[in-house]
Amino acid sequence: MLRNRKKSPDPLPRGRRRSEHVGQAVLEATRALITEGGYSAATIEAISARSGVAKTSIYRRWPNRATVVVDLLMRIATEAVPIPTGRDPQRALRTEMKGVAEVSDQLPGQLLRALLGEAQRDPEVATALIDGVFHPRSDASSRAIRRAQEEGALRKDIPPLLAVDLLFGPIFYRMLVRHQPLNDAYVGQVFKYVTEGLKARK
Amino acid sequence: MLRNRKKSPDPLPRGRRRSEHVGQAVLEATRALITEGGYSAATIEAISARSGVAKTSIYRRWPNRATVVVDLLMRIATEAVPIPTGRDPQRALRTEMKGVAEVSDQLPGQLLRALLGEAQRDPEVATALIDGVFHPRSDASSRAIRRAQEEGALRKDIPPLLAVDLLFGPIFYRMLVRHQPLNDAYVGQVFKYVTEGLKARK
Amino acid sequence: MLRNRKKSPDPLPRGRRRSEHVGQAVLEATRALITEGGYSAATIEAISARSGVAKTSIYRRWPNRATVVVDLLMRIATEAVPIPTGRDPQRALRTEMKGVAEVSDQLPGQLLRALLGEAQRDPEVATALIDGVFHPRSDASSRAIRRAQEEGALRKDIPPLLAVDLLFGPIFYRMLVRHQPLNDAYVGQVFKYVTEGLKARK
Amino acid sequence: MLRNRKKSPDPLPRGRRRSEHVGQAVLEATRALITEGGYSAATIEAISARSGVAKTSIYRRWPNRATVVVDLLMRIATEAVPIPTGRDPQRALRTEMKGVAEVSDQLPGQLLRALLGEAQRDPEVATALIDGVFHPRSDASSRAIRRAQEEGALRKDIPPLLAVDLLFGPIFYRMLVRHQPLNDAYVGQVFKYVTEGLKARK
DNA sequence: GGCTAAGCGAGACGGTACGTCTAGTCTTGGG
DNA sequence: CCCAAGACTAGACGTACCGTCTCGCTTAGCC
Repeated sequence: MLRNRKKSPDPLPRGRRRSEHVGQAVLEATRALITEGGYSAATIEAISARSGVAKTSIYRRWPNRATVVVDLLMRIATEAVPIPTGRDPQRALRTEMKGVAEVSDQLPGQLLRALLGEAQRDPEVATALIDGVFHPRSDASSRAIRRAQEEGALRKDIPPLLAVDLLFGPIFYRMLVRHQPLNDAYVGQVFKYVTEGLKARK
Repeated sequence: MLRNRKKSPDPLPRGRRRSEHVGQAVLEATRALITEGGYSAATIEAISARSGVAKTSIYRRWPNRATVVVDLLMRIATEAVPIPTGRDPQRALRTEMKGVAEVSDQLPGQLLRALLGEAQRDPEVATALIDGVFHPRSDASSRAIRRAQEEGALRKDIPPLLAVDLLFGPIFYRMLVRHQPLNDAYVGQVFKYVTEGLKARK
Repeated sequence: MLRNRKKSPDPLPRGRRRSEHVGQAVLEATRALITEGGYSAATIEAISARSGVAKTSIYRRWPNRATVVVDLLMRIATEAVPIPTGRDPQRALRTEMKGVAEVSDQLPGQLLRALLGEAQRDPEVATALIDGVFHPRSDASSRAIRRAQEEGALRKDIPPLLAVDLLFGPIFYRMLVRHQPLNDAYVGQVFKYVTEGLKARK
Repeated sequence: MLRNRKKSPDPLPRGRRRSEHVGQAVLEATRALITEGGYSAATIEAISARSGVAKTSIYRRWPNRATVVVDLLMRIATEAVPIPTGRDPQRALRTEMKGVAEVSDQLPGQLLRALLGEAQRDPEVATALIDGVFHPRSDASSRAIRRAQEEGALRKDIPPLLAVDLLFGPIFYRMLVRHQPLNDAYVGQVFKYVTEGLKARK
């Protein structure tokens, strides 16, 4: 029978199983430490002490502290700002933009800023960050824009990914570079002026 | 009488004068180290070794290594991308945008990314970065936009600083977050679509 | 009742039998590792990797790595320097002394030196070493001396074990402390002067 | 003037002077730790914690912990068992032998045993141990024997260094290998029988 | 033939210490 | 007072082994 064919891609797990507890305890400790003392407080040493998990065990799963934080960010990002899935694409875009703005001065924003610095030194962190956090989200936004184009709401001659840059770029710019607060009003303005254009109408 | 009293607000300079050489040697060594090995290679220890300037002397002038790099960035930024001063405000804006894009994968872009991470931990770095690098430039851009509004080229109901965000945000987003290359074509598209707007015309 | 017959002190072996292979593979791997990289190369981890025997299985048989090495030493010692069993006691003593000297810069000597350090920290190692290696040999030597005394070749007022110290002490001193080469000539001199005495004859 | 010529092999010390305190504190902490918990308790980490001296500072002076302990041994050895300097060479030898025996189960003996194991792995430790501790002492003993030979007390056909082996070998053998207590009586017997010889007189 | 031990390979885990690195401060001597 | 040199405290880094612990599987005697 075709259906019977065992593919078994993972050869079969040998040895002791990894304890769920370790992963959870480490991420939770990391979260707490960063909340209290910022990214620089989340040293592997401190995470180990706080979580009760041995340093060795941490290094068995993550190659360095940056990846621990990327891992954490991945989880809390989807949790704090779920990717919108409504039918109305324009609404979905604004929801996503507002979500990003809202968490910009909370833990996710904090992690993001710190990791972007790390990403510059360590390309693996950059890749992890892009693949784990940004890709999924901008993919979704990109699809929303395509739908809006098909519905006739947005012009069709612009590549969706570029449109994503135009909508989200200003928000991240304010957050990462200017270090200025973001609120719904700002997001609303960005949305309005990007869609309407800056040019004066005669 | 006796002491040849100087009125000058700096009380009166005693002892050996500061050598000009020190400042230059430090910044040059920093530049070289970052070019070769990235931001993380520019440790104070390495800068000291390379420049022949004692650590003590470095710390006498800069409080920590981030500020050395900010100092360096300030200098090379204005050098690499002079603030445009033409009469045509729209041309000035595009020139500035292109300039930023051009250096994004060179030393200034590298420094910027690294410093933004540092800025998150250390508010002084953030302030130095904003005041020393971003403020002057976005001020100039802001003035250009105001002039374009007065000339009737851009709509008048948008705050100039917000317009700066819309134009430069996407560029920095691509550079800092996406880590994707920037070129003139991209900049041209951003300018075009931001001024024309994303909405479909009927 | 048959069942009641409790002759055997070892209750009765249940479960899977211990594989001979394990013991051999471990000792052989240990021997190879020490030959290549000295005592410190023979970590349990390395022995396990090299022999293909799981760490668990090693610890099931030996309480720690020192005892593995003592075990190894015991085997190769009797193999490399068989305890002499001739009729002439003085010849037996000299043969034994020469044997010890010969292997002093080979594997047995190497193990011995390393284990003596270990023995100082861990009394169990000390006991194992003494009981497993030294006791059997010095017992034999002691008996040889007693026979020589009975034959009238050696003076009778000296305790045989002390005589063993006098004969073998210098050899081990050279080997363990001085780290100087040993050869037959040296051994011959020791034998000669210890038996004849250092005092000047008038 | 010839006398004025400055050779100055050490060019002249620049920078901050090494603090005497560091060396003392480290050695004292090492001594205390070994006294309390044996050689294995004297980890660099523990020494640092106990002495209040930073690990970095320790590693600046000693390449590893074994050399710290060798250094310590060198000092306490000469302190605990001063090299005898009397006129009577035979008395000097016996004093030295008794001294060695006396400290064999005290700190110096403990250090010695541990370091001999270390010396087998690390040739630098071996060299340090021989040059710093054994050479000076056996040199002195060797000279004493030569004087005894000149005085006609000991036979002249034996190389002094070999005689040293014969006298001290048994003592170290008992201490290092047998791990048996040493006392004056034992030392006396060794001296007596080595000088008189084992052979039966007719 | 099914039950119950024990042996075994694999590998996760909590620990301890290692030796290195960098930061930033302090001390010394000379200009 | 500046400067170069370098000792110093402090603390994280990532690595290497240790000895213990689960796993799933194999191998045997026993009822």
